[in-house]
Parts: sequence; structure tokens; C-alpha cells
Amino acid sequence: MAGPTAPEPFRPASPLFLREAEIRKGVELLYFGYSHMTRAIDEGLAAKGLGRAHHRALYFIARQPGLTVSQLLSLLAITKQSLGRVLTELTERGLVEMRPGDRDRRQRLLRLTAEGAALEAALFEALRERLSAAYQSAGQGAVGGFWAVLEGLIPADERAKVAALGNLASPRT
Amino acid sequence: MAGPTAPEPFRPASPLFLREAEIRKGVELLYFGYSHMTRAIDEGLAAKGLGRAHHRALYFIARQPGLTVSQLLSLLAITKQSLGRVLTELTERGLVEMRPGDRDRRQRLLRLTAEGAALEAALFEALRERLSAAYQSAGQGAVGGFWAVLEGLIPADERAKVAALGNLASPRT
DNA sequence: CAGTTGGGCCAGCCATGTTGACCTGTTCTG
DNA sequence: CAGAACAGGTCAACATGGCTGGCCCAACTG
Repeated sequence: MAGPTAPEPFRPASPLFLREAEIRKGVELLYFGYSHMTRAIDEGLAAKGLGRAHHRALYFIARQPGLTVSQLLSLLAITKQSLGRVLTELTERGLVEMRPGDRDRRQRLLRLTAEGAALEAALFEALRERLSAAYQSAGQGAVGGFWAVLEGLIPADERAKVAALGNLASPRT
Repeated sequence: MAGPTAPEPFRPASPLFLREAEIRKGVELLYFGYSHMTRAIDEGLAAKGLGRAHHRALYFIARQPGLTVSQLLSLLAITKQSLGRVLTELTERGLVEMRPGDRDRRQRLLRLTAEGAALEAALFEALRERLSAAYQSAGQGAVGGFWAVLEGLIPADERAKVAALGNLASPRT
């Protein structure tokens, strides 16, 4: 389409047209990186007869004990139905327990049982191995950049929810 | 678990026990970042009645025109069956075409039709918007770190395949 | 020629997402 | 206090995209 003249010159250009190669590299690394991270726990999950959906629920409940069903729904961005199935299975297996909120008794506050916490910790161990190896091979300086780009991918409203994950988690009291 | 004394001191510690918070932050950002990147194209795909699986195939065929079915299989890490379904649909819709290899006529070399290339380009546009916004908000310095950590998540053997993606792509000749 | 390899395809299963409707309690509000 | 709004649960039905195992043909390779 472009004339035959310009042989890909140095192009500072409009920032919305960063060089395609850089974008493709990001897309691909994000795809493969994410794949390998998630595969790290598949074995452990399969051993318990659980799937990735179960792990996501376990993970966020571990991260924010006492969160409500609708908070979890909004984090996972799936439907009530889909979450319901997963949550039912997890409670039936004694990995998660729910108790009514005391300010609002309609709510169910979710938390892991001891067994659930042990499973989550074991799965997290696999994630930690992968990620900490990646952090190390990249160097500590790289980690900040890693975080910053990913934060930029998350829409502003959701960014707040994600950032809050760490803060509210009850300390080991 | 730790005594009440040490208020989270500077801890060079064993590298396999990086602070849990840093690992969890990485896990979460990777999860949400990946989610939002992939959601960026769902609308465009739905408009054509295609799914994410179709996009992955389109993407890699666009990236490496002329690759064989088994090369694509090894990139996607799914089974022949699963890929077969997707590839059949894409060829039936005239988005992908296959021709026998000339050195080995058992192979099917995959490439996009003009229509397929147009669709891939349109979808890529959505990805580019998201990612380039993220690159910008993070700053160019961050991008290298982003790449480095993700590369560290990919096992060495696969890393070669991924890195080769860019190089072999036929230039716009 | 025999064996391996690249690719295709059948039937069936499973996990996980979706919709839409409808029900129960609980809380909030006029 | 009555009615609306809300948190949550549940049913039925369906779509997508993985998976297995088996069997096939054509082509390449020793």
C-alpha cells in the first residue's frame, strides 16, 4: 500500500503506532508466560480432581479471607452460575466454608478451612517457584517494569480492586 | 510465625523465598493483565462468530506464514483434534488456506487468505491499542523488564521457538 | 519393501463458560 | 409497615474448546 520508497526508516512516529514488532513480542510473551504459569499448578490440581476454576476461587479467598460472594464474582468476572458450581464443590469437599455476615446477614463470607489453606499453600508453592525463578533471571530491576506494564493493561476501575488485594488481607494474627 | 521483633527487615535471604507479597502481586497482575488483553478481541471475534481458539491460530499463521500444521501444534500445545476443528472452520470460511509443501508433500503449509489477513490485522489493532497504551503508561524503560520476566517464565526449549517467531516472518515483499 | 511420519477424522467425554428465569431471605426506604 | 432492592442460590439448557483412543491414507526414508 505504501509507496515503494520508504524502507522502514527510523520512525519516532505517533506513539499509538509503536513498532509492530514490539507489540507482537509483548502479545506472545504474555501468552506463553501466562500459559506456563498456569500449567505449573495443573498437576497439583489434577491430583485432587480439581480444575483451574477451583484454584482461582481458592486463591482469591486465601488472599482476602472473609470476602463476599459478590466481591469474588466481581474479581473473577464470571457469572453467578459458574462461580456457584465451583463454590459448591469446594465447600462440599471441606476446602471452603461460608458464614453469614454479621452486619448484613444476606452475605456469605468466604474463607478457607485448614485443609483448603494447606492446598492453596501447596499450589502457591509451585507458582512461587516459577515466578521467583523468572524474577531472578530477569534481575530485580526488571520486576518493576513487569509490574508497571501489566498494571497499564488493567482498566482503572479494576486496578483499584487488584491493588487492594494485598492491603486488606488479614495479617497472620 | 516470625517472632514479634523483626518488622520486615531488609531480607536478602534465600532467593527461593522472595517475599510472598511480590510473588502474589506478579501472579495477580499476570492474571488480570492477560485477561484484559484477551478480552480486547472478544468483541471482534464474536462479530465474526469465531472464538479465541480461532484467533490463536490466525495469529500464529499471520506471524509465520507457511508454517506447517505440526509447527502450529507445537506452538499452541494442544492436540491434533482440537487444532483440526479450528483449522477446518477457518479454511471453510476462506480465512486460511493450505498448500502441500514442495520438499515434503505430506506437509500442509498454512497461510492466511487476503480476508484472513484483514481479520487478523483488525484484531491485532485492538491488541496494539491496549498494549501500546500499557507500554506508554509504564514508560519505555519498563518494557524491557516486562519482557525479561516473561521470558524467564518460559522453559528454555520453548523460548527458542518463541524467539524465532519474529525472525522468520516473511518481510513485506 | 517396511517402517515412520504428517496429517485427517470419527465418536465421545469433560471442564467451564454462557443465558434466562425464578425463589428465598434480608435490608433499605418512603 | 409495605414494597422495592439486594445477596445469594438454583434449575435447565447450551456453547466452546480442551481431551482420549482409535483408525486411516499418503508420502518419505532406510
